[in-house]
Amino acid sequence: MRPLFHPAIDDVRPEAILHALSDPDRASIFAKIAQAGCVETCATVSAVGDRVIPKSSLSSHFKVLREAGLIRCERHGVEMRNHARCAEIDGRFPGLLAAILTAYAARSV
Amino acid sequence: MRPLFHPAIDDVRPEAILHALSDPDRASIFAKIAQAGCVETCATVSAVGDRVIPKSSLSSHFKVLREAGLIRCERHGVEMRNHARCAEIDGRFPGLLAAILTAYAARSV
DNA sequence: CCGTTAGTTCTGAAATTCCGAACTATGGGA
DNA sequence: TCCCATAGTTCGGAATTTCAGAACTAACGG
Repeated sequence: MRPLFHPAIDDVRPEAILHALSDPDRASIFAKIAQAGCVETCATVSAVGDRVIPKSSLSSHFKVLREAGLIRCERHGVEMRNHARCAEIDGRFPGLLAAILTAYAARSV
Repeated sequence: MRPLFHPAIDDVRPEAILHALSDPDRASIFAKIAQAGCVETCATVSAVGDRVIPKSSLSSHFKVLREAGLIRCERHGVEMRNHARCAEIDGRFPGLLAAILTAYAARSV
């Protein structure tokens, strides 16, 4: 399989990040990846609350996160390894990701 | 005219804020309001770059910002006065608005 | 070569966004 | 009072985006 497209950090646009994280499911997926540093298999994150996100939706969520520049995906054998690009993004948009993840964490209280 | 609906600060959800500001036009409108403290008339913000946002689009942008809890709108005579709810939101989601506005400001470089 | 697992693409239905046209609300004259 | 101008809202249809099931592909393990 051909390598997936990832935007260079300088091509990352804030509107893409906000749009990607404005969906609670995607925000939850990203939070898990950011927290774990590296998450293998999409199935690992497919449960959100008591719902299960369908595979096809999950695939497009990952695509949105990837194209927004939030994660980096590599295929390892049959599964996918996903890394959050937190350090890169924080260099370009300081405090943005932390503030967003904190806001979501504060929400459910 | 009946008073417009504004969510209580505790009902403000982060996904609504991110969604509202994930549109560059709306983000630009909000940035102007936040910077000015208070903006009268929608026409004041209707120019974004070299484009002019149509009135009906502008109206729905204001509605999205208002319902997300980002601004407070009051009618004064024939025109509208818009205030950014920065302090309230910063109390609930610390650093969020500042990080987003800074990110947009850094983008165009 | 076959089966299994992991993920992607296709496709059509549903929801959302966009913007022009028509409408409403408020205030200022004459 | 009636009419006009201004500021903004609502309606409606076209275009775009999102969602999720079904079919497909890619990689590995016998």
